[in-house]
Amino acid sequence: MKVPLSADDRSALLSLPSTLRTVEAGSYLVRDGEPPTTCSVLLSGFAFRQKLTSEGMRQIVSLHIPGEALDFQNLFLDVADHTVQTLTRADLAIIPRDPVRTLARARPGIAHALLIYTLIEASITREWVLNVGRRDARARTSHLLCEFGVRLQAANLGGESSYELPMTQEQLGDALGLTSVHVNRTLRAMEADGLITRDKRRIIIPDWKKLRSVADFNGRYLHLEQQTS
Amino acid sequence: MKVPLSADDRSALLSLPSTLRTVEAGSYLVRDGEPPTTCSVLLSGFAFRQKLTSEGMRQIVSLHIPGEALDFQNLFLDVADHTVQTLTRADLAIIPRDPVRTLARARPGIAHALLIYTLIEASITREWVLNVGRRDARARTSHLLCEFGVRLQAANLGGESSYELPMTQEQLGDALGLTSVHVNRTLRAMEADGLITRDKRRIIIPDWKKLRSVADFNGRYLHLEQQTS
DNA sequence: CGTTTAATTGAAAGCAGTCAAACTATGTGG
DNA sequence: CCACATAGTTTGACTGCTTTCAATTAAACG
Repeated sequence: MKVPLSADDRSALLSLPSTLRTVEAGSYLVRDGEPPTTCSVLLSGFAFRQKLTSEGMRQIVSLHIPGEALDFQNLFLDVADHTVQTLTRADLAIIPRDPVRTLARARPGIAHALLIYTLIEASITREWVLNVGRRDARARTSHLLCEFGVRLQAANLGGESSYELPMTQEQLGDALGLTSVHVNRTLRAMEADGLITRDKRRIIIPDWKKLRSVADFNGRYLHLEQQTS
Repeated sequence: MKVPLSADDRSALLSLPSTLRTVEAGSYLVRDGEPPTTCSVLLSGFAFRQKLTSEGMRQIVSLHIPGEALDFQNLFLDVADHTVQTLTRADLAIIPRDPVRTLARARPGIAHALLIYTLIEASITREWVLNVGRRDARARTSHLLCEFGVRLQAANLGGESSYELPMTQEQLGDALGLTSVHVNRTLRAMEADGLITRDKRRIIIPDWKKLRSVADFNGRYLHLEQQTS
């Protein structure tokens, strides 16, 4: 996700006090209901946002790849409305919340960049609603695979057509609004139909156009070549 | 949705050139795939955002009540990633896009307010994902009814426990990821169980706590008493 | 009033969920 | 290096919530 930033603003951002930290898979970065205190960026590894129903059902509402910021969503809100957790072991750059807030309120360029970043995340979440609400299991699963591939590629983290998907089928189910059992059956059926190949957690996409078509995937909502404007 | 704004910023916003316009129910304010050109605020009436699958299935991804801004989501993005349409006849304040953008980039306070506004909308969309992905038809429907009531009340537009829901069952289905037939059955069953009463499009909630419990509703995600901070 | 749109209802089919068990991979301690 | 523990994947049988298809009734509109 690229967001425009002037040289000035960029250096101001980079001069903020940050701490590097490595955390294990499954670490909580923000907990639903608690006040967020930091602002972290994923340097390596993967993360996700989730919400729970009172009955304990989980819904993953977004996935995050290296390079993405995890806490802008809570930066200016008093209480976190969702939980953020790492999917894998991850390296984080952690910045205290206040300096970021101060900077954002002093520099229009920073606030503007944050805004665009947030707008793009919002767009991705809207597509997520469409995916969960209106596509069947196969299209839904395919769509997630397409999006993940495209985002990885856009971030220069691998190919569209072959990548490591760092999620259990349980987690996939929680992201797709399906049960892990059904995710399993869907993946196997897709494999049997030659839509994908799997090797452990690696997903190989032999025919990108075919998967894209099954997924009803159009990456426009990712706003990848967003202008500075 | 209240967003903090200094007196200065407020007057700057209000001094932007705006046009008043009344549009019919079903009017398109933004079309998916087209470049947005204006920035409008709902003065009266209701609106919604929607996306379509290539097979023509519709998913409504948010609802909007009087007082809410409809185009911030596209203000800084080149191409709209979803469609915005009115649910009812509506009065709009329409501001050309560029002055808003200029203002947002000149005044940190404005950009900051836009950011908070967007963050709250994003939070609501995340809850929408949870609702569609992990709740059954009854809880899902109840949840929408709770949210709508609370938002209306917060905006001083009526009571939590009785209000006009300006949607057909078809639209409700599209918002909930259900068919209109099943929405109908669900509403009738809820009515039969005393969870709600209906009179035309009016929803009456005799026991708010009960509905809230069925809906698994906790309004925290609405961030209604967000601090200025 | 006739026409159109929306709400309602019934019957049947289907996609996904539930429950339970087996299997595989990975990791640990002895 | 093996036995065992644990987490994750895979399968089968069965259930059930929601959809689909079709038809009817009610409401809204000019």
